[in-house]
Amino acid sequence: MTQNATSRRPPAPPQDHPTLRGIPLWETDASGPVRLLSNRQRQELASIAARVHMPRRTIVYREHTPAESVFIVSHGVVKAFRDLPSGKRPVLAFHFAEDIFGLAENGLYVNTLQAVTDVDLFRMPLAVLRDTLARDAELQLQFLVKVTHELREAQHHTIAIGRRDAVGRVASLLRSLEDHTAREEQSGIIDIPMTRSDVAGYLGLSLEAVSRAFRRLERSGIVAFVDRHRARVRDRRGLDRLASAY
Amino acid sequence: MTQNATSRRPPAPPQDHPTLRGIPLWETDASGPVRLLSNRQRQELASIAARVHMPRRTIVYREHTPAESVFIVSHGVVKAFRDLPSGKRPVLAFHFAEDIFGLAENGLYVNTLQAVTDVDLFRMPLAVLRDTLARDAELQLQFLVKVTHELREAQHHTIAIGRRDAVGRVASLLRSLEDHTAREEQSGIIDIPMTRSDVAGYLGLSLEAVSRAFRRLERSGIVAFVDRHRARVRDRRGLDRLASAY
DNA sequence: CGTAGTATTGAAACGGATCAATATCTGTGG
DNA sequence: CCACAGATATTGATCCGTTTCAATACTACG
Repeated sequence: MTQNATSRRPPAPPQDHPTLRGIPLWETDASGPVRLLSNRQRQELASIAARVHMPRRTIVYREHTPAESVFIVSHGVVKAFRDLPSGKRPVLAFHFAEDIFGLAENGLYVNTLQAVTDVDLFRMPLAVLRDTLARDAELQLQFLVKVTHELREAQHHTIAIGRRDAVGRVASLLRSLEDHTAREEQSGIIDIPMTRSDVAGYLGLSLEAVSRAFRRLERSGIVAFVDRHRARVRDRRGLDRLASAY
Repeated sequence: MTQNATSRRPPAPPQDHPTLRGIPLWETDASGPVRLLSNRQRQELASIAARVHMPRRTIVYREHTPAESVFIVSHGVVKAFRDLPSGKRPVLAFHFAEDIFGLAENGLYVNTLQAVTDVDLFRMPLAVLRDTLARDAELQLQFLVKVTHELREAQHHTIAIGRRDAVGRVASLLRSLEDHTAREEQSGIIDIPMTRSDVAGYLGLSLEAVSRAFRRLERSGIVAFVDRHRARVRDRRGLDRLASAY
């Protein structure tokens, strides 16, 4: 079911060079995320990266297993989660195109990573990447910026789930999904590639609470659902009001 | 009040060189965080860092102001928070000795940083640090490891506040505070340098809920409070059980 | 076209938020 | 050194929204 949300879109020619997206620490003219890598740097990464394709639901790697590679998303969406003793399965992050993941701890992966849609990834051996970065400080600086960007996104996530109301949390997720959708096709339609259950895991809510929150957003005329994986924004102001870190 | 928790401890000679603590991506012999910087690297940082002392409650910088410096904590605790329109003030992180903060976005700070205790900081001008890192890839790699470590801590934080029960969240905070206390003095006593209100902001709870959670921990014999800022662990197994990401 | 995974909807109960009153602590000035 | 004032924390009572449990509907895919 997640399938169609992505596969019905024009095949989005997988780029043959890795890219990274982020917001530099220092001042730039752009206000949002920018392409971090120069062409030369992209080539340098391409020379140590293998392109891999995976169908949705594929486990990229499991937590606590030896970390052999670092990944960059070329196309599609993956989720990072953990399996807790209680059976809970909190989703720590969704990674989209131009995001990086696989930064380990003590040689072991920290989270389990799974493809949410069909994905194209760049896979770089950790040891080789480390050498490359140690040799090219400018390239490494781009990685530093990217990881810092991920840190800020994690903090944004923290704020979102710190909210009390389910509708607000869902609205804030829709807003950030909108940013990712917009980069590919310009429209008032938000692509929701993950399942309700994934959303629940990400927002720290029960599946039912997510379902009800979507329902309330629809009934109050904020959004209209084309299908379970696509929503049309009908009241941008209303959505922004709900989504804004209140 | 927070004051005594730190000031009654032996003056903890402020080191004259910055240090960083974190867990490398690759395999090491240690299982926990390690000292990341070599002596040479510490000297290199020291040469571009100014030592600054601030009494508790001092605002180090405010969100949305121009980011001139990056900081490393030498001694004491600072908190990172945001002021939301609702009046809520979520605490995104506490930074302890050997932690880094001040990584900006587009030349502007993202959070407001405030001293929780009296603190000693190393302050490094962003532009100079950037040049230094661009020149010394090995040093930069340490920063990359450190920021990655902060990212993982943010994820751990996310998991903690994703829990439903107040007692569990508080227990998990006590556990991580214990790690920080232990580094300085070996004892069964946990130093809680921040206020109940800070704890509430960090855990996404109300002040009252935090107070009640502490109370329940005390009544169930898990901990005993010396004063509001120090707790003695009386049932380590019980604490671990509650704190473990359930 | 059926089946398994996914999602919706309803009813009841739990736990934290909120409101309110009181207590305790911290730092200051007499 | 003590007393006071403002900040911080505790405790109680009620309310509200989410969780949980349960039943049913939907959708994707073989």
